[in-house]
Amino acid sequence: MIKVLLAEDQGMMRGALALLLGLEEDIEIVAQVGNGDEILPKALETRPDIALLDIELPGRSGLDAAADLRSGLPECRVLILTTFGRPGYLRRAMEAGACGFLVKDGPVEDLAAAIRRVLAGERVIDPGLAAAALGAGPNPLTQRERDVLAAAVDGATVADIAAKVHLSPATVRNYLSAAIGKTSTRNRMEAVRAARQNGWL
Amino acid sequence: MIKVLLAEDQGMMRGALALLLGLEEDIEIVAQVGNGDEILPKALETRPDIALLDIELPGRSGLDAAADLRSGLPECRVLILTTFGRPGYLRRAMEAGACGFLVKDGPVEDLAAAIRRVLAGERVIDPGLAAAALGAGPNPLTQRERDVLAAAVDGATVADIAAKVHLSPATVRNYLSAAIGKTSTRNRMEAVRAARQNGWL
DNA sequence: GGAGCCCTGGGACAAATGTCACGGGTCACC
DNA sequence: GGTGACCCGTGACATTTGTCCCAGGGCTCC
Repeated sequence: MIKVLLAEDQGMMRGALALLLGLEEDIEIVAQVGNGDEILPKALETRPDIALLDIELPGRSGLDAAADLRSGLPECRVLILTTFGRPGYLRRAMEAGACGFLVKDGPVEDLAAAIRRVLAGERVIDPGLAAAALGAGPNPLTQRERDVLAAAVDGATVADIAAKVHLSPATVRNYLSAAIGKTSTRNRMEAVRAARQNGWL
Repeated sequence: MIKVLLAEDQGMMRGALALLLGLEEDIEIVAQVGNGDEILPKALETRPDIALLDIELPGRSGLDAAADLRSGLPECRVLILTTFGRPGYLRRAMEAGACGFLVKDGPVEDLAAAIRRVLAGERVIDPGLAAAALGAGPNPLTQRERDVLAAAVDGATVADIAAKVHLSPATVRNYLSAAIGKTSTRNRMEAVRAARQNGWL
């Protein structure tokens, strides 16, 4: 019997997947959580064989949680299940020790199959994505550039960003300019868009 | 037997919901589509009693499709099922003739129940959302202001927008300024954010 | 001890952006 | 016929934004 932990924020998706996997005779859902912070505690409590994690969760992200599990419960495999097939997500998932990476676009039948293959020791990766991940180079952005860019979402002004990151406005503009250059875009919004697209956050 | 058409772009979600609803003994999925443009043709072909529509679909949006069904297949009820509980979405769904509005956050059990209640002639609306919809006033934006704002997503420059909407750059800036004023925001990005939040698009 | 990178700031400048006041046009409504 | 919406455009203006210089301090690696 394969014990599964399921982390997914959309209630309907979570419920549907749980019911679905429950129908498989060799799979048992031992825990369901809708928040990233609950993943590690629940896993320690229920000792699943595999954790099925969404990336974009309230609280701790699925990628962070994957790293937590790696150190806190190493025998538990991690399978990332996400809406967005961004190359950088895949890269970061692998670095965090995930054994598989599926996008939610695919057919449901893939899911149970992927779980069994991961448990068998295989690595399961969406094939189209693997190619894209190899195409996109490594993250060219510096730590501070990422911070500033992340603070620039939804139209914050330079002053807003400076306050949020505790930097001088002049410095913020320098970082923004650098990020815009490195992403080869024309303004901050395009830069955040490009950075998110590649999973550079 | 209740005949259901299911429109949802995420393959996994679509498959899971279909399987789930198929387990109910009084429900039958007669069509599944992942694209808004296929909704009306498929509905005319399979004559469902109720259409379960996501809003954000490739091609025609679920709200547009709801209006199509209203005129093309009036006996088919429409139940909107969406990720985003934006007040304006609810308003527009009702104007398009939808009989129900559910958010994907809720438990799966609600879904089959909602389908039956809609078929019984009831209107099913997420209760929290109904209050929010009454709170947010009607759309203050003019047609052109909406166009310009919609073209301003993801960091397009004024020249870009002008080209996309076939207007003079100066005029675009005027509309942008008006939209910013009406949304009481500070720049275009905050304006599009606010407008989308309220479903003013 | 360099060389190189990142972090942090500043100043100066061109370009883009947001605001305002002002034209003229159509159309509906009273 | 007048009033008031919305449409489309211009010109002028202050502010913000993006770019390019510069400089110092920290850090690692050779």
